[in-house]
Amino acid sequence: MNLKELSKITGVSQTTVSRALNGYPEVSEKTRALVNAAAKQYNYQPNTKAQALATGKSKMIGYVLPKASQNEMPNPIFGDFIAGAAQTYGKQGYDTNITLTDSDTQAETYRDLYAKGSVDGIIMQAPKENDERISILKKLGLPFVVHGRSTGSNDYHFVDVNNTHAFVRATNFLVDLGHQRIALINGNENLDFAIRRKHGYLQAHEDRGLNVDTTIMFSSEMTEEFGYHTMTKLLTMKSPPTAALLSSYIMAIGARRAIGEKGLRIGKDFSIVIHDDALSYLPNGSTHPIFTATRSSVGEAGRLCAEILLDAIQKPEQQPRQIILEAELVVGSSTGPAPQHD
Amino acid sequence: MNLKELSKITGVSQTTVSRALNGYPEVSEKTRALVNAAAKQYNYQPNTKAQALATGKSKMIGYVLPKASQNEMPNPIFGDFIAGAAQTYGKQGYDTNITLTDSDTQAETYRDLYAKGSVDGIIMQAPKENDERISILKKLGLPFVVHGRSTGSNDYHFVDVNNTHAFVRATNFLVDLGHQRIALINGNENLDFAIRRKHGYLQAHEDRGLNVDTTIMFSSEMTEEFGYHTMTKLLTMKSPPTAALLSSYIMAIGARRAIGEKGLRIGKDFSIVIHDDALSYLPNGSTHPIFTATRSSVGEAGRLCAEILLDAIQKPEQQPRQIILEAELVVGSSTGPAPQHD
DNA sequence: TTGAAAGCGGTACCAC
DNA sequence: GTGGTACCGCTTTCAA
Repeated sequence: MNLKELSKITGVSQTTVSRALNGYPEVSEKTRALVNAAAKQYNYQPNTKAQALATGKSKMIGYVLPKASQNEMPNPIFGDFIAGAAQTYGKQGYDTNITLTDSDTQAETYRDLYAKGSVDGIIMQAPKENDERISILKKLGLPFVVHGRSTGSNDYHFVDVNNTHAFVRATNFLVDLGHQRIALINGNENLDFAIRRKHGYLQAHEDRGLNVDTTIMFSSEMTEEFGYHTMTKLLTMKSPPTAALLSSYIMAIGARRAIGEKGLRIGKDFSIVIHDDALSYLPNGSTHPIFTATRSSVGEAGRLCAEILLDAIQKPEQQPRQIILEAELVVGSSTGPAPQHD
Repeated sequence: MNLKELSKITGVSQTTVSRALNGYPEVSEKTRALVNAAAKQYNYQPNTKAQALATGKSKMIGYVLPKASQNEMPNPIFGDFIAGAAQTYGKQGYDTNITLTDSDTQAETYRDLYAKGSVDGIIMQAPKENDERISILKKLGLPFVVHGRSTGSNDYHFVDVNNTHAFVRATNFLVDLGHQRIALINGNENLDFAIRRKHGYLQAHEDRGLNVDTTIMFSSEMTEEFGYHTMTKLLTMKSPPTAALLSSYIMAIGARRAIGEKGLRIGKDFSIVIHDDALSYLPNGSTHPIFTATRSSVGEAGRLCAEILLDAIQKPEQQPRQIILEAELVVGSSTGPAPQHD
């Protein structure tokens, strides 16, 4: 069913049908009723391509994912994020377009996306330090919002979690319990969020007058395997740490396993604090009983990004909107006072 | 940059430019070279909307996700699956369109997607038993491939894992080790795969002449929490099982925690076998050291679905292609002989 | 081998 | 209020 057919059926012109359906005020009530009825009866849906071509807006939001997304972004993040953005998009009739690309072709992909007119705006994820994608998008004039931040430039929309502060707080939390040697098991430090987390960890050490020991700081892909091996390594050191900060839930699983294998009890002999933005696999709102986590919702970030992006698309040339969410600290039983030695 | 401009620049007609770019044979080599050079110079990319409108093909594959996707499909699955489908789509110039919808509006969403001409084909996920979406898609004549199967109808393309057989094997594996009471911790049994897994579990019991005890069979959302509570419940029974089959990795994490809290050693006092299709967060190809898992790759399924779908789009009216992948059995250390009693 | 022109299905301007 | 028509950018038929 298309406009022409509908026009034939209703006996009014295509123009009027279009106007009636799009809510233009100058259409008489009688005509509008007639047209609406017919549209409903024949389940008329405007062809998106034609609409896009005529209006110049595609009503699509683009996400560019690296094919090796495993390395660049933990999958659960993506699902949560998209789900959060959903309601905002849906309300305004936007859809999501996902393009997969090789990590080293991202720049081209953005250019092509723009040239092909496939999307009205872009959500950029997993920024690195000084991420080149930002300058490319700015140059293209394609509206975009970054989930996260990229140290280096400043004038763009973003929604981020306060990673630095979260790790300052988490570190202090452990220091307050008497821990002096706190390990850091971090994500890959070419990603901006990991850099900030490390900064927070370091800053808290400085604030509290604690020495930093780089031999108990690790960073890599956030896998269970890495968590396991790192924790094993830590616990076999001559003077092992008494606590650890972990940058992801999945790594913490491995770490917990390693701790258990060494015969240590979590929260008694060894304390851990976990930060993870995507905890959707845990029941909503429940406090996970065995660990302390600084929690925040990626879903919330998704919603905010979507809102800002649609805004930016509709009225460009705005001041950059920059939102920094504070992580939520959920206290469970995986932390305890530092064990007494000597 | 568009065709008209390019035509002006090169001095040949729009038609010829189009033909040259699309590889039509009747274009002279000289003209083609000229056009190609100009296209490259100005980074010409055909406008997808216009192309879609003119050809009637959108070059888009649709995925419809329920907004509450948390409940319907574990997020990691989706990421892995998409990543797998990527290379196939990419090669043929297809993009991915994601529409989010309320679970109870899926039918409408398919209709609208069709009416709006947004997609050329659809990948359907997480089928239930007798899933109504299948008949809707068939009625619409929109090409589709199901990831999974839906007992009830038979004439459609699908790619599935042999869930039944995987659970037969997993059960036998434990029985061979001497286990007689094996718990089943399954996903929600309105989903087709969970039904099949249960069937496999039951069938193996029958084959081996073992009694089935429905009080050690559980099914629900596949969360860590559910795994934890269920395992806790199991271990406090008067005559607890000595082993369990777990339908997802994330549930197993909770179960492992419960086992640990009871002071039992995994693989010694209690054995577990895990089945999970999406294990991308574990290092590629490595054997997870603490459990036995029947592994299979969702990525592979994604690739296959994509291939079949593109095929179906290009030459409709084919025999349904139905692929059933065998799960891979990876043996780790979380299983051991049944402990001796009496 | 090339070009003119008619559509694809809408939107929006202009005239009535 | 309503209708005619040009146009969005591309493909495709037909004629030259």
